[in-house]
Amino acid sequence: MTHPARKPRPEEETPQPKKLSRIQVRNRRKIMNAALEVFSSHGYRGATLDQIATEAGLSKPNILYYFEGKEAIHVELLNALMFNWLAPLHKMGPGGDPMTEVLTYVRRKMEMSRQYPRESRLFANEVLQGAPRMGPHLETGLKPLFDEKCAVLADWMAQGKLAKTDPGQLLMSIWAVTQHYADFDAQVNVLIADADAGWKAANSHVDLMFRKLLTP
Amino acid sequence: MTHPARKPRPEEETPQPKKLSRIQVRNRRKIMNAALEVFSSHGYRGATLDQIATEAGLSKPNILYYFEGKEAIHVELLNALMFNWLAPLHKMGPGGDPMTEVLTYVRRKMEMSRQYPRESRLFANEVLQGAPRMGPHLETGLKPLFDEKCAVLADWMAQGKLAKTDPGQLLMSIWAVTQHYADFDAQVNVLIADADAGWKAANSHVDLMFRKLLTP
DNA sequence: GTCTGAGTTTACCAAATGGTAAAAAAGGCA
DNA sequence: TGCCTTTTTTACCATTTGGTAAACTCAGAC
Repeated sequence: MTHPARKPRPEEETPQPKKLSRIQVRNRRKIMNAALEVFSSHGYRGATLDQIATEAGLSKPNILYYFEGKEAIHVELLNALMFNWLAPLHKMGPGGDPMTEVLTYVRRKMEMSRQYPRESRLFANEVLQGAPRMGPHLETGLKPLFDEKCAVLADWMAQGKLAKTDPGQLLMSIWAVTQHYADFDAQVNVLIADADAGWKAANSHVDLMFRKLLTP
Repeated sequence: MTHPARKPRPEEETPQPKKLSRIQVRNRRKIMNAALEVFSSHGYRGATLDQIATEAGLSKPNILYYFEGKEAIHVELLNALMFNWLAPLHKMGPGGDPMTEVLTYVRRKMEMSRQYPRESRLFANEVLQGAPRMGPHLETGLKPLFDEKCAVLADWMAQGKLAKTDPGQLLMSIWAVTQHYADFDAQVNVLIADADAGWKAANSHVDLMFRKLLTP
């Protein structure tokens, strides 16, 4: 069989039974993990299958037994991480105090930047270069969520619960500031001597910044 | 002669007479321009000498007549652009109203993002991947300037001219927000329908954000 | 046990890519 | 014009890299 990897993949349009063997689950996870490491630190073109294979502890042809090719790995990685990456934004919504909701979102984004900097850099790399393998995701995944949350924010502002400002710009500035700490880590580390103290300062700073901006 | 490019380059430690012929000036400029275009949109490893050569309207060996290699082009590009990129920060200093000084800096950074998005993405690409070819520049170029301006900001805050906040965090958040519009252009364009209106909104938003943050 | 298919490895290949040698062409100047 | 230097092109090369073929190994069902 030339490409047996076709068969065991259930999550396509045809609802094939999900017969992922233990070995497949384990190795696919290993590959995803290695790919995240390599793609996030070198970008798509800078990453090589050999690097991913070494990082995963597998051979290159073995990698290609599980995935159709380099691009397929990258795309699947983006797909798999997109949901988790947007989870904090999903959680922000009516049902709580507006200011608390927004500041909680900001804090969660900061935690994501600290705990999952590779994910942040993966997306940053991709978007920086024009999002060539993520175009559809931006349109169908991010855009609707963005619009929905803009509406929520606009509503809060109309009710006088938050100071009036452009909701879209607000969201983008939250992303910019919070993800900066992960994406520009190399620069931050040069400028801020004590990483731990710097992180605490960063948290206070972004909290203060958005609190002041949104206090009516 | 194997590498005649050694001779006509004056800006090394030895202060050789700068005998750059018209042709050299013109072609080196063409190459720098092309390299900026290609490196900024594909990253270092994603860029190829062939792409740069095509973009510059020269042949690949001809490129290598003027520069020692791919890496030399990249490094020289970073060197050449660093100064201009930091110019707005140099201008921010005592001698004006503190709030105006900071907000002017913010506005200038926004203008840079709009007018020179390639420069922004070039640096972003480099830093994202750990600044492997820019380490010294961060230490010797950026760090001192950063510390100097932090001191200026701290002084203004101590005088009560600006609200107290961490000066370093302030500077980094200014960079994050302003450069975001250039670096994440592909994403911004998906989320914001009208680019022109979006740009105006962005300018108002960042002005308001930092004004509120810094108002004592 | 043994037989079948899933999983892995060895040995490759073709294209892309950074770089070089050397000849040819183009300037520039007496 | 003739002569020397600078610039450009043509024809290569070695390495890297994504990917494949086919042999081989191993796990589990019977």
